Amino acid sequence: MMTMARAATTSDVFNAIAEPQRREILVLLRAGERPVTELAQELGMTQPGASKHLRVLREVRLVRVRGAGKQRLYGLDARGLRPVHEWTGGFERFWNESFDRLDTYVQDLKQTQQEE
Amino acid sequence: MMTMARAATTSDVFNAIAEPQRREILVLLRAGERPVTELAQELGMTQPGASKHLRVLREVRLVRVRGAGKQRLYGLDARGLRPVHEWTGGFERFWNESFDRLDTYVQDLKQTQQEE
DNA sequence: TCATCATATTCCGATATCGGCATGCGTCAA
DNA sequence: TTGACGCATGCCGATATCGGAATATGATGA
Repeated sequence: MMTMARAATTSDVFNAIAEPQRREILVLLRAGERPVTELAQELGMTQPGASKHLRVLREVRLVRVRGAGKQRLYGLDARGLRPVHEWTGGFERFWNESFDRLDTYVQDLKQTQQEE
Repeated sequence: MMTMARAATTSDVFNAIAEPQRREILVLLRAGERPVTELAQELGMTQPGASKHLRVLREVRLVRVRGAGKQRLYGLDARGLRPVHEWTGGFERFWNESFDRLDTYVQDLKQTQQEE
């Protein structure tokens, strides 16, 4: 029993921001709190769709909710993004590296780099 | 067959690093190139398991491969992590905020908006 | 209380994902 | 060529995910 096909990926921040629409929500919330319907409207998704993504973001505490009358105002709580920033920062010295010993391969890399 | 239950999440970097074991692989590769079996061994996963994760990382170009005789040496190509670092960095101003006072929150927002 | 607006939840079908296992493919050495 | 090694791929079952539609819950005001 319990064959477990997947690790505990869910409900962690990396997973939450893996979804493009959820990232869009977070970006929008930088400009300030917003009710669900407004978010849905601005991002071109349905209300249930927005609610579901907000639920995920709430569960990993990237957003907080505040009841305001009939509405529920969602606001950013970006503290959870810090670990991600720091984790990727741990690779900072590698992403400009020259890979000198892999001679031919390096040239390709540098060319690709210029295209970006 | 065009029902599309999911956006094009796959094969982007955010998705690739959403998986804990893939992050572990990347961390290990900071220490240098490694063949598949060695990676699998050090991370306590099966060889096919390692190969599959490496495939995902290869597809988003976070790793590169180099044939070395019978072996295939996987190496880090961390450039793809830079966008993630920068995206999260866009929230840097928000993750030290005190959510106790809405006043300060709004002030910071105005400040941020002027800079962008 | 009742109607209404705002939001959350549930159910559904399609697909994606992950791990395990078996097998295929490529490379090297004898 | 053959066999052994290193690795990739294919298949499978279990589960997770996403979007859409319908519905349930909650708050407000008449």
